[in-house]
Amino acid sequence: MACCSSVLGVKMEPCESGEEETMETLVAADSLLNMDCPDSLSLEQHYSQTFLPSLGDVITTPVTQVTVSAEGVVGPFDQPQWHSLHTGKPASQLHSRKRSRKPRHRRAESPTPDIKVKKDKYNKGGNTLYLWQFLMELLQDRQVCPRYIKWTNPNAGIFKLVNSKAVARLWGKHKNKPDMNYETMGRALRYYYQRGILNKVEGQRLVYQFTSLPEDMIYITEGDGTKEEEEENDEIDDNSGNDEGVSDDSDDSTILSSDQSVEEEDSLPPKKKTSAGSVHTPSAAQRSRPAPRPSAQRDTVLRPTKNSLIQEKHLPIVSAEMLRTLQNLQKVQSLQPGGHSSVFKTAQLLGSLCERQAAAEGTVDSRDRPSKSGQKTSELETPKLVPLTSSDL
DNA sequence: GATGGCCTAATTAGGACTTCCGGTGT
DNA sequence: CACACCGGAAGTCCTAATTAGGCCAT
Repeated sequence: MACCSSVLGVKMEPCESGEEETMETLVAADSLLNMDCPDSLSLEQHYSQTFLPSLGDVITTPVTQVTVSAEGVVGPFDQPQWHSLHTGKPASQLHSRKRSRKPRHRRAESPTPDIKVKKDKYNKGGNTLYLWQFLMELLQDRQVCPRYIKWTNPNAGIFKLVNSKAVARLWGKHKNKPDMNYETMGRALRYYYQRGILNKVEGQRLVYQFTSLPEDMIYITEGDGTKEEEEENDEIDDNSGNDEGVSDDSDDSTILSSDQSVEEEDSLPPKKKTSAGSVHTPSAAQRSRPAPRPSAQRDTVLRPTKNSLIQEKHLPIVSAEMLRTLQNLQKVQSLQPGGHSSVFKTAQLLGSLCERQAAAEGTVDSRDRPSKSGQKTSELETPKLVPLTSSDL
């Protein structure tokens, strides 16, 4: 795949939206399921690019850890964009050391789901993408959403593993665990119950619920294939819960066959469900929680409407992962740049990056560009460039 | 030679899974 | 019967935090 075709990554290279590009993308999409073929484009390759945004072309400064752990601002908590009721652990767990070491700072737990971008996460090939992040990425990728994973109630953070095996294999590819299956992945998901990252939606198989969501999540709903994500504010349609109860559990075995191409997968009848099929963010009025799950350990707290560091219009040019990184920056907005230079550097770099690109491409209005039947994600299809100035950060 | 600063490799602790298992429910 | 789902237990892997040691300048 062309290096610029990262699904969720920032597409910065000049990309003529011609047919070559389209074909490449389609081929890439077709290769999604051909995971057993080491020579062909694999999903892992795809997502290596997807989740490790190819910002290296432009951003050479490593994205240093956003978590500000010094003097009070410890860990990703109190982050406005994320709402987590994650409870801290007893202080007794904070240290158990031999010798006479100084008590080490408690290592920040998995961002729950507060994003903590680990140092050089994207630059050293680290595979430190958490499972929940992985799922969120999938949910923002039109190549797999809604085919393999989809929102059933985006407003409540409820999603369904339409093809649990495929998702598990994707995860296994990502983690370099060829034997990964849904059983194993499901165990990891179940651990998320305890940590308050996920809830299980009772009575519905393969349906889970994020207890919190990022501010500017890209929501791809069914039938979203041909629609660009744009004019979000005008498109906040009310399809919340429309998919609730959908049980098209298509555990197709094609994903397991190395010989079968994506053609079969693609030949699956497109699900025509109720949702209008658009990328959208739920309106504030929709952000009510469904009936609480009795066994849920904590309530889902859904995100507020505004105060977003990057608004959805920026999304096409900022990968979801980077987006969350930037969202995290908001937390340290009030901090002095001198004390957190890397954070501000990154922010400013991104800002200048966007500005430069916007200047270079002028007023690119990609919303008129026809999309290719949902094979490409919004980032690819809409390199809509909205200058992200440092003031935004 | 003593001291301090910087850098790097090694060590350690702990988080995030992964694997296995036995069991229940649909 | 297959599959989803559950949770305990033990293990692996990875990474951040910390330490130790070497080098250099003063």
